[in-house]
Amino acid sequence: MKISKDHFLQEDVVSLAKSLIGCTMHSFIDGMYCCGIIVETEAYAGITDRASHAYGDRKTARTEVMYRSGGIAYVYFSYGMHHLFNVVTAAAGIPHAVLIRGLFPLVGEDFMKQRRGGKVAVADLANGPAKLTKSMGITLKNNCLSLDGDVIWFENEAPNLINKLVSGPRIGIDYAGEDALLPYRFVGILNKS
DNA sequence: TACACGATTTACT
DNA sequence: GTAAATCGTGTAT
Repeated sequence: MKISKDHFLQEDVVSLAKSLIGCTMHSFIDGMYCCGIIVETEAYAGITDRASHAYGDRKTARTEVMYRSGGIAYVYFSYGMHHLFNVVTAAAGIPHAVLIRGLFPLVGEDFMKQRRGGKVAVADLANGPAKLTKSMGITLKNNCLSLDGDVIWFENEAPNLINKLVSGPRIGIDYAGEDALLPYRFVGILNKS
């Protein structure tokens, strides 16, 4: 079952980030279909979260997407070479988002390997936010993309591979002060690896 | 119009 | 363990 847009409209972005662990993410880009089980996410809680791009109600050309109604993609370009993929959540006007940090490939490993360029272990194909976008073929072109279409989408009838779910502080946001300590990061431990 | 920097990864030392 | 790669965006001229 494809996850509908309604699911992304809830305001509790933290529990939403948690609920995505164990779901599957799918992409059909450039004729290549790939799919993997989501094992790592982070919540970004809008204008009150110093780690969020929308902190302090900073509405700019880039963050405008985050203010839209949930269920669309927010793709962000960072470090001059990486793309990061987020799901915009909550109702219009509330700039919450969930960063998809990692997934375990289930279908299309060969395509993903091809995009990553050469010899990469399956488990390492998408175990990081920038690796994920690269292996799935996601770029800035997919910014604002609706996630209930046939390019990028999520499903909740995923194989039951998650053994354990743990939470902790987010990664790479030391500049966020106190907010850097919030347990907004969720990691699913796979049964087998 | 300039300039500094980042939700990171990879390749070296 | 440390550093280089590399450019769109935000904030300051």
